[in-house]
Amino acid sequence: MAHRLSTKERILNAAERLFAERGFSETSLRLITSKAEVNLASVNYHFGSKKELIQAVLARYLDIAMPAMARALEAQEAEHALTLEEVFEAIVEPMMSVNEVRPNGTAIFLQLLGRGYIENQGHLRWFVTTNHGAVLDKIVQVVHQAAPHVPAVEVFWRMHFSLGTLVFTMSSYDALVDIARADFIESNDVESVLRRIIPYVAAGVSAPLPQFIHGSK
Amino acid sequence: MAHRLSTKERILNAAERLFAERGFSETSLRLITSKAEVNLASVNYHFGSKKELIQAVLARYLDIAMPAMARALEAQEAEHALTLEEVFEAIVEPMMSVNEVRPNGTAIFLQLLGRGYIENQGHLRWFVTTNHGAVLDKIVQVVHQAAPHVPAVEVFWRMHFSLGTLVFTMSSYDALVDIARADFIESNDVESVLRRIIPYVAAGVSAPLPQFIHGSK
DNA sequence: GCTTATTTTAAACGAACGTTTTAAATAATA
DNA sequence: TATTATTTAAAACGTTCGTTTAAAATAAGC
Repeated sequence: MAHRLSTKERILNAAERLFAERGFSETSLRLITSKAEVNLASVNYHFGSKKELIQAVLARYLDIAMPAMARALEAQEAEHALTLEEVFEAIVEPMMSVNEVRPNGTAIFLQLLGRGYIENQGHLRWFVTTNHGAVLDKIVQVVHQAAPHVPAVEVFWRMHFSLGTLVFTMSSYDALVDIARADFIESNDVESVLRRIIPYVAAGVSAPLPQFIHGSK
Repeated sequence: MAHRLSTKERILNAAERLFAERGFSETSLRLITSKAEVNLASVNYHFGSKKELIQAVLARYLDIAMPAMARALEAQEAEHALTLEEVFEAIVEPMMSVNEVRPNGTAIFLQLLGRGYIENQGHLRWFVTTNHGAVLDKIVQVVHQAAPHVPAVEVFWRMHFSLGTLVFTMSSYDALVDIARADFIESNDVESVLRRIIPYVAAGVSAPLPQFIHGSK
């Protein structure tokens, strides 16, 4: 007979889906444990607290996606100088690879990331940057190399603009494809949306500087 | 002696600040009423429910900003054909004007908008689109005119990308200026950030199309 | 197989939440 | 000023939440 997943895994699987859909504080442990078909107290037994469960859910994705990104960037970097599009392609590819290890993984991962950044000020931000700050710095550095005419200050801002595009789009992904479907728009799967974002953010990052930047030092 | 604001206004003023900072569901009525120095029950007396208070807070901004945007777009449109930058300038200007009627109004407004879009799926989205859908359509239409080489489908997506950039940036505005200040970045006021966004989204909206678009009809 | 460690279960805890109720205070009206 | 309507006030309501407890069930080790 088929092996039933461990309680820990059942909780993580149910939690990540609900967290991505409804947000962290809108998702109760009772809802998670009922969907996972495990006892309520098992969350605190296996993870300690809800906050630690949230971090465990996110860590499961970060530990896959971030090293994959680092490898992809280094592989590209070794061969030749990168264009901005290539840099963002190298970022999207490992994100899509998460889709293979877990059904709908890419969308869930990005939605979780967005929720974490907007909802719970600080605590998750700290968790991400302290555990994967090196990769994040690497990304900024490679982007800066691919767009050398853009000052570092402006790269900083524009990378956050791009992150906003990414996580907001994925956070409202379900609503967007509903509207898009009503307007007979095709190819609305996650990968297509991500590939739509690439030229947008690439053009944005390398855009001409606003005038008021020239005036200041 | 100075006139004390009405209970209704005191609630709205306290609520909008806390909602923008902490999100809707993370802000209790008890916290709002204690900051506003009014009785807890007065929220339900004056607004009916927390949900209706949220809508009232948002409506106070939407009723100012959205008509102002419509007027600004029409005024520009009457004179000459618009470039994308001019379109976005015409959108930013009325947003900044909110800053004069209420201290820090622009940041609060955009943060509320972002919270509303991401946090509470649907219910606020419906509130915005049914009350100000005409202006939103107008914006998309004018943007499409200013970037006629971009298919309507792509304009749809890219306007949502731009909205994501806008609201995500303002939602994490406080955290961003903290990081930016640590890196000796100047001119981090709300208007400067908005003016940084304009060339970014303008370039993004008019970016060359991704290859896979050409293959489909 | 017996003992120990680990995991699951049911029940309850205390705190915080939005909301309602009822009475007191204030304002408006005549 | 007397009466009515409006607003404020304090207290409690019923729910839901994350968490804890203590016993039952299962697994592991010898």
